[in-house]
This record gives sequence, C-alpha cells and structure tokens, in this order.
Amino acid sequence: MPSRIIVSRELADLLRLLAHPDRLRLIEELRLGERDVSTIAAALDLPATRISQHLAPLRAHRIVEDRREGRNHFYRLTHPGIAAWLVEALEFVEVRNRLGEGAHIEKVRALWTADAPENQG
Amino acid sequence: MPSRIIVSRELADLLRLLAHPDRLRLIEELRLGERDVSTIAAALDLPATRISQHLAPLRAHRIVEDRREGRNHFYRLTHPGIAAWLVEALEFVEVRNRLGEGAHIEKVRALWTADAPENQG
DNA sequence: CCCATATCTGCATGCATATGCAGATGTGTA
DNA sequence: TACACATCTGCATATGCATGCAGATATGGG
Repeated sequence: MPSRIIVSRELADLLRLLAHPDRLRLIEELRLGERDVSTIAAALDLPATRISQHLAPLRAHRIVEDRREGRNHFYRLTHPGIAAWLVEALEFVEVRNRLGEGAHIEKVRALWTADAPENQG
Repeated sequence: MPSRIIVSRELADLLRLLAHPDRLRLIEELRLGERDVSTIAAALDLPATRISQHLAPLRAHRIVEDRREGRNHFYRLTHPGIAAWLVEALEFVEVRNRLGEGAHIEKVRALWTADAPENQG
C-alpha cells in the first residue's frame, strides 16, 4: 500500500477524533492549562462520565496525556500547538456561516485565543 | 447559546467533513491544480461516482469550487492554504504510528508537499 | 473494613455516514 | 432526434459513533 494512502488514513483518524464539538471545547479548556476531569466537566457543563468518555480516545491517540494525583486525574495537551492549529481552521469555515452568526469571525475567534493560556509554547 | 459552542460546532463540522482518507487525497490532488472529476477518479483509483459523492459535501461547505467546461466539471480548492494546514496536522499524529511505519514522518510528509503545486499561494 | 469520591469501562439504543448501484440530468456530436 | 459521455442525485444496506446508564476500579478518610 502506498505511503500516501497510509498518511491519508492516519490523518483522517486524527481529524475524526477531533471532529466533535465537546472534544474541541475540551481541548480548548486544556489550552488554558492542566485540568482534572471534574473541573473540565464543570467548565463544559457536561457530566463527568461524558468527559471521561471523550478523554479515552484522545488519550489513546496521544492528543492528551494524564497524570494522577490522589483520586484526581489531571489531563494536559500532548502538543499544546494543536489548539492554535485548530483555530487556524476557522479560516476555512464556510463564509455563509460566518455572516449568518451576525458577528465577525474575528470576534468569535478571539473567544478561543483569550483567557491567558499557561502552556502556550 | 454561547458563541464558543457555535464555533466548536462549525469547526467540528469542518473536521468531520475532512475526516475521510479519500477526501484528503482528493484535496491533496487539487493542491496540484484544477482537476475534473474523471481525472481525480483516475488519480485516486476510485470510481468517478464516488469522487462526485465526496465532492458534493465539500462543495456545499465551500471547501472546493467548481467550474463547468462543456461536459466536464473542474474543481479547485477555495482556500489553497487548507492543504498546507492539513500537512501541519501530521505533527500531532500519534508517535506510535509514525515509528510503526518504519519510515520517518518527514519522508512521508514529503509525499504531500512534492509534485510542484500550481496554485500554492 | 466501610464508605464516599473520582474516574473508568462496558453495554444497548439511536443516528449519521460510507458504499454500491440504478437512474436522472446535462452536454456534445452525428 | 438519437446516442455517448461526464457527472449528479437518490436509495438501501452496513458500519461506526454518540449518548445515557449501570457497574467496576482506585484512592483517601474514619
């Protein structure tokens, strides 16, 4: 099998893994720094079980790494740059959607780049 | 509904749209320049009907644009930069996969950046 | 040991997507 | 008009993922 096809599969796996609103918000939350499951759950207003379910595949694909401290599991982005990379994708979001929201995309994008990240290396 | 959630939805839609090996190869093919459906089908060794099916959602989300010339429909990337952006994602592909292929990721990545693109601007 | 907390894993249902194929649409040519 | 070519659209089946919930595991305190 040609390498080109292998690459496209791995890339597709990665994209599929990221292609969920909750997981994107989760990654955005981790951009602000290390967080435990309950804290993420509270920030995203979702049950902790759901967060754990989302974290499992992200952990398997090394998108996030975890560290245990007592009963809590702290998660962080393996590649902090992935958050910035995701924001760049807004460039390619359909124009109709941008205008439909009644707000400039730059404003919306600011929501993802604000909040003083701790680990933005 | 908070804008942050809206953004995560749109972004997830985009990622889901791209998260298919054939569509990624299709985009990579278009990076080389404008192509008609049959030419893409031949390059990817897939039936033209399948290519058309993949192009439909890409067209709907303005990832690609089309131009008709006689019986042929020529497609091109709306944002040529999306191809380079996708290549950057290889940075985040699980390390185990990289080593498992027995080849340096840089070599594989070269497959996606070679071939003298016409519209890489 | 018993219990509460924090998180993980497994399972069932429902929904979305991929695929293959048939048929429709549009275009060029005789 | 008839026909071939290029592409699109619609439909049926199968597969995969999301969700919600129950139960399992691990840790800390009494």
